[in-house]
Amino acid sequence: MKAPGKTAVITDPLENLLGFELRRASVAVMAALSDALEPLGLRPSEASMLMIIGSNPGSTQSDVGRALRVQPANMVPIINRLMLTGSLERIPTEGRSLSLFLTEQGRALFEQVKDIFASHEKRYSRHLSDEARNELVIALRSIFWEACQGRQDNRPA
Amino acid sequence: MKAPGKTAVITDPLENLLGFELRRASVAVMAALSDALEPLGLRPSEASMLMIIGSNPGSTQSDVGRALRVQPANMVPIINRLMLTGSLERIPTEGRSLSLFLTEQGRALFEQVKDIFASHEKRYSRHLSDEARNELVIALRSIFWEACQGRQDNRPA
DNA sequence: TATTGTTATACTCTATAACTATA
DNA sequence: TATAGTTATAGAGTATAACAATA
Repeated sequence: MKAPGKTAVITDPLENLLGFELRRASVAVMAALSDALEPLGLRPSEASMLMIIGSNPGSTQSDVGRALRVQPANMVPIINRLMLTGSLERIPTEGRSLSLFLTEQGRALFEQVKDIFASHEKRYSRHLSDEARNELVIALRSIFWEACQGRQDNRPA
Repeated sequence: MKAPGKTAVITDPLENLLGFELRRASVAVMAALSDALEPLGLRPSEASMLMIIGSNPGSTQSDVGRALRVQPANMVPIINRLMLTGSLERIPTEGRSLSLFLTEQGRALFEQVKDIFASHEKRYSRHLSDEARNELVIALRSIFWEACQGRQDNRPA
């Protein structure tokens, strides 16, 4: 039997690859965010909706979807859940468009979500200078853009 | 009706948040990688396995899982698919451990995957100086570490 | 008993195609 | 016809719990 604790250390050709480090960090951050939102009964996607709608009352479902790059079909169950929990109301406007507004309960959640997002931001910026943080965001955007080139979907707005 | 092309530009409180930019970049990069691997009939997770096993012939399934932070239960279908396509062989060693080796076909795939990974890396580094790229990797690791603090799973090795 | 692998299952996010409703 | 929204469905990744096999 292998000696306990003697787990083989193996060469990792992925370590140091931007794509891998990016994904690993992203998954960990989303998991942590998910934990933080759990007491509110919200998933990250729902919390993001609240952020957008709270900051842009009356925007339509498709506006919000575009902002978050969530496809129309995938907006439906997210919006539905926010409706069911009484955080959101939809008001038909022009065409088939639905304007979205937070209810009073939704606004209360929104305030809590804002705090959680802010504290997460602070947490991940902890080891970064303002300048480093800024460069990081710029680098992430350029990578996003680069990755979208030559693809149909997920294109920058 | 809303004028065509006049999609509302809305305030995006998530823009500039590390977590959001991180996730957005990660999703786009994975989608692009997925496209690039499609001609080989591989998914990103399978390609990553090939990378690890190709670089570490004979490592066990749990070694590989640890390296990629893939849970044991989730290794099974990935390894199975690589076995079915004849890219991989498993040889029992000690205990229940299975040592993994690439077949000749697996090694051929491995070479192609290496090229694809390298060209992606090059692509995403295109707008970054060596120094900026280095700082980016360091920042991503520190974010990963930070996000893992206070969580049971996904912990750094 | 500890480690390794397996099965089954569920949840989240993403994607597509086909449909309805409104102008 | 173009836009907005919906339904249904599929796929990929991740997580857990419970189990079997080996030392």
